[in-house]
Amino acid sequence: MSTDVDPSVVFRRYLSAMVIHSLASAEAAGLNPTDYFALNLLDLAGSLTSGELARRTGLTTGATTRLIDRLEKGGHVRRVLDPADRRKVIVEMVAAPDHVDRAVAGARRRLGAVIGGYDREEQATLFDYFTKAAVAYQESTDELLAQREA
Amino acid sequence: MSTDVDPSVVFRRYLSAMVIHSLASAEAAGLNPTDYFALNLLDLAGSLTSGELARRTGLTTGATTRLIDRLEKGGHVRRVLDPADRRKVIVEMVAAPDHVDRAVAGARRRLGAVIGGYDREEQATLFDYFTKAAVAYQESTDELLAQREA
DNA sequence: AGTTTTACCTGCATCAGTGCAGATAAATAC
DNA sequence: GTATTTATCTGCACTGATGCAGGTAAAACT
Repeated sequence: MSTDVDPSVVFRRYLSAMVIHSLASAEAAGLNPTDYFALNLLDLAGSLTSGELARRTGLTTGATTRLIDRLEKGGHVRRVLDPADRRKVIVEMVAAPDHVDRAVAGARRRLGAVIGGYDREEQATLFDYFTKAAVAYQESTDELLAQREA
Repeated sequence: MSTDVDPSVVFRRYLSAMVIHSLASAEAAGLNPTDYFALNLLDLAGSLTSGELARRTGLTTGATTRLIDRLEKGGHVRRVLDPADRRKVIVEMVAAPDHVDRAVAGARRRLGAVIGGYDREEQATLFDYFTKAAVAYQESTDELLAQREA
């Protein structure tokens, strides 16, 4: 079995499998990649204004308006007026619609089982990694964003 | 600081950050999401026939031909004739073009630093997780695929 | 050998997401 | 209080990815 213990290969497979599943589940949930991307931005940030969303997606403000329209129509977000600046539109996530839950249910179940198979100490290591890796990804993304703007 | 130790929140953030970075780096590398998705399928499988690629992406064979055209033109894959069945076209990945490397360089560096910060035993735990999680994602993806076909 | 099926490719039409330019409304500067 | 800037929205046109129908070539079946 598994003669393949090269760490970089293991890691690449893991990444690819994750990416594939992400996009496949997005599609299963009826989301196009842009909308899925935006939803992840919102999930991470909590909420964003229309303009911030435009900046981070790289879309024009016009295209972003339509993006928000689609997400709102699909029940993923809602528009909230900023009380402090009434020109602004704050985009807030709402609870994920059923069809999204269904699309990711299988992965959630299986991953839960995998993680549940580790002892307390190992789980602590994993979650420490998740936390640090998230930061690493965010910094890397910001770097790409800065390059795009330059 | 971090009053937030809820594991599911940590994990969601990690996932979102990863997804965002994936899509952002794909875009930085000049890849549309579909092409990026296909490239990940190929990375995971090693190589696929045109038909298999069509099935897994959910595209028609016609659209898949154009997809392969784009990937070939971008220097990401090459077409190889199957010696056993000359109707078939095997799509093989070639070394990633420079612009892709550049797009993911920041993340690779940062993640390398994160992983390098763990001791040998912790790293073993992480890689064990990567291996098992990859399987979990693949199974979940196959499940979604089966549902789509049903 | 002839027929059917399989695998991929090509021409044409469509459509969804997008950019762009201009409109509106609110905040800020003068 | 008027002018300027900022934030979002709308109308219109475009483009590129996609589906569909038909075409070619090879394999499999009879």
